[in-house]
Amino acid sequence: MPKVSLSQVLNESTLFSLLTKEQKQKILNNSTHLRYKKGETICKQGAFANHIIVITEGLAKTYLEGSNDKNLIINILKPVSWIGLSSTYNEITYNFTAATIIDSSICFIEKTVFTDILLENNEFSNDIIGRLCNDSKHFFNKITSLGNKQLHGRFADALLYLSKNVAKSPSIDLSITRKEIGDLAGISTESAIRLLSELNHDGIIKLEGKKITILKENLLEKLSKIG
Amino acid sequence: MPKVSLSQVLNESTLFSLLTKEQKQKILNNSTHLRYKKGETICKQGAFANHIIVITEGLAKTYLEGSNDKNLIINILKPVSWIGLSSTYNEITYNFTAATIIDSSICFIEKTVFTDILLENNEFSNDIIGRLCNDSKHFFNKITSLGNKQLHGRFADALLYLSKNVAKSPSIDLSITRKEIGDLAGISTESAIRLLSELNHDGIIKLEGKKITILKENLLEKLSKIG
DNA sequence: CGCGAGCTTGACGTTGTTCAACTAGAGTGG
DNA sequence: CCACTCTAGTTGAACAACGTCAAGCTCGCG
Repeated sequence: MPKVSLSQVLNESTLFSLLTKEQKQKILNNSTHLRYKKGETICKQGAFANHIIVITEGLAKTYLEGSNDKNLIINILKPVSWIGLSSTYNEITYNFTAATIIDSSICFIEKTVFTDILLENNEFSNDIIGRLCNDSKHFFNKITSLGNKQLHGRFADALLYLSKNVAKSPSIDLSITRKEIGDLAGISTESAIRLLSELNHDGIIKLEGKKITILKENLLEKLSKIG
Repeated sequence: MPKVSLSQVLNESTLFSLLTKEQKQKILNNSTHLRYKKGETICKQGAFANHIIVITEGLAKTYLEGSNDKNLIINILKPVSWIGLSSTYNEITYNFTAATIIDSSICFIEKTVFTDILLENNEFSNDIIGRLCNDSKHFFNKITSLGNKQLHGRFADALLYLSKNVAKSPSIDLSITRKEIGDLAGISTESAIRLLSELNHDGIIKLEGKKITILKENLLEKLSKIG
């Protein structure tokens, strides 16, 4: 059902480039590759974590569930990426929820296979260490944003993240809802909306439906710094 | 100057138990081991990160610097622990500040030596992966606390962290200031003080100078869950 | 053409920070 | 040994920042 075959992903993505042919084959034999519709839950915070997850097509988010529908989005993930690697490896349960934002394809690799490969392939282990460290940098940004900044700073952080890390363009066209922008910034949906129209009015961003274009990145950076 | 010798630490701490004799020697030859007074800065957010840091005696904190003296404490670290491992490995600069809370001994290992060992010792690499994943679990808790909870929930999280992860006892006697408790919970010093005396008054904790004893852990857990 | 989900805006209330004043205790120098 | 200073702790009151609530709107889809 997925449009890309898993073996193609294994051979082409940089995630797997350090693996041997045999190791790729082992993954191929011990994983499932499924098509998900927009909005479906990929894995659920608190559920048993028996798989390492990779997104191969589409767009997904990982988030922490709060009470009364107030979630905190940690990552927006484009293919091909590990999903929540840092908290699946030696955890019994997932400590985050992941869901698709648009129709997507997701690969589930049996955890035992993954850990076996880590034990036999040191280059791969070191690559994973590097990725985990990168993740932690992102967590630090997140913690700074939530803990040390208020509305404007947090919101700027969210927009800059979407632009730099996800869209990789000043133009953010990801079919993300206003609620998701709020959840990403750690603010209410209404505040996100207010800030969007405020920045739009001030000519710092341009709104066209769901598409957001950053016009003055340096001003957003400044907002992020001021907090 | 440190009371424990580095070679003793290398041989006795579980941090290094997977290393060969030669690798330990290599570390011994390429590191410094220094005594720090209370309150001194160990490494500074933004400075070049050429060392992997270990605390061998005393007590330290890692934190993210905010504007106007409002810091966010990430970890309180007892010996023997890696300090900020997750963000020193493949970073050019430290993205956190570390400082001592009481007189302490700190070991700085040259980063190149550390990465060399990672390349040649796969068991050690996998141990590090496990530790990084554990760290990320802590980050998730932190993000949930800051993003999804208010005053009482955050404060309960901070106390529970101090009790369970640092003191490893219901009695928290770490010579930590009220400001540091606030910085750990992501709330103002005044709020921390108010909550301490409130919980003290309600018989949930007991205050004796700087010592805090948790009397009703289950109630704190409840506060943490409610948010 | 109608329905519903997502979006938008304004008014209001709560939460928690900030400011200011005061106290206690620990360290310092005369 | 005592006065002095400086830091940490404490308390109350005022204010600002944001979330919440309510109402209406818009757009896409059936």
